[in-house]
Amino acid sequence: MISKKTKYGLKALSYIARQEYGVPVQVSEISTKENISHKFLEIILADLKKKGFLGSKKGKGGGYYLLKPANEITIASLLRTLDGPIAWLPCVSLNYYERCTDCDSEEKCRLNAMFIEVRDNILDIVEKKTLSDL
Amino acid sequence: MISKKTKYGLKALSYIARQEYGVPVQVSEISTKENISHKFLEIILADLKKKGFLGSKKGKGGGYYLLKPANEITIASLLRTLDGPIAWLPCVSLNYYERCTDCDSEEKCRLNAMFIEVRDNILDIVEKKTLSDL
DNA sequence: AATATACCCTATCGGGTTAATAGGTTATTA
DNA sequence: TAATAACCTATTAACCCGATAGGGTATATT
Repeated sequence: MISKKTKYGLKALSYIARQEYGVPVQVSEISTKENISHKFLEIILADLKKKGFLGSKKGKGGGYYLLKPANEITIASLLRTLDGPIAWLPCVSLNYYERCTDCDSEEKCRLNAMFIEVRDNILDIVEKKTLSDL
Repeated sequence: MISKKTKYGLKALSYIARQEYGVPVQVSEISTKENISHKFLEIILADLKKKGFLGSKKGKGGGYYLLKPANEITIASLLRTLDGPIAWLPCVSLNYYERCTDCDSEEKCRLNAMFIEVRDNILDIVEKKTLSDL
């Protein structure tokens, strides 16, 4: 399961992507249209700004806007930044790798191979899809 | 990411599956060989018993044993019982379905279709694999 | 310059889950 | 009857999740 933060983040980005490119979209507009708590959405969008996906403009007529065209933003990159690792085990993660303390070797591990297969299948989808597919 | 409970559970079941069928395996043996906390493993195996995957025998020579041959136990069923939903969103889950409160309709939802695709790809793997594949 | 707008910042919150640990009880077998 | 090993209850620290609160700051319009 992905977190609500991730779900809201994707919905909000999709909403922004559907507006005219480069024109700031207000948090309040998104929160109303997509039924997301205003304050919670503020946190999420601020996070996406910090991570380099969004730019912002303060004051009247301000809001958040995409820093790259929607078709250049992969779902995989968004999942990683909003939800963390895509892989199901740390020892199988490409971007958040961590060794298992309980295994002697990853070659001998009974789970390793299977979870690599799962990971690759998921990545095959989410690396190819972009914001403009939503 | 799957929980440690799930990881330990799969490793333990795989261990049991590798022993002679029908002969009880002690928690202490599994916990030693697989580097899992004894007490934590007790909880996990008790749970798997309650859910119908394992049988148990008390006293000397006791332990846990599989109730079905390993090749009849799908990874999907184990993931669901240990980790909960496999799908990434409740509105896309086959076994733990829940409607989204923030969406008007699932047809119009920007995320729905994509997460169905992800789900189906994952299921395609874990429904086919069984304990004997580990 | 005043005012409204809208992002920005810090902080706090209850509630829940996770991953254990501790210690005793019961059933079984040799 | 003694050893074994599952079973049961409970408690724990740490962490995360989803959300709320209350202001501060920059910008644009009038």
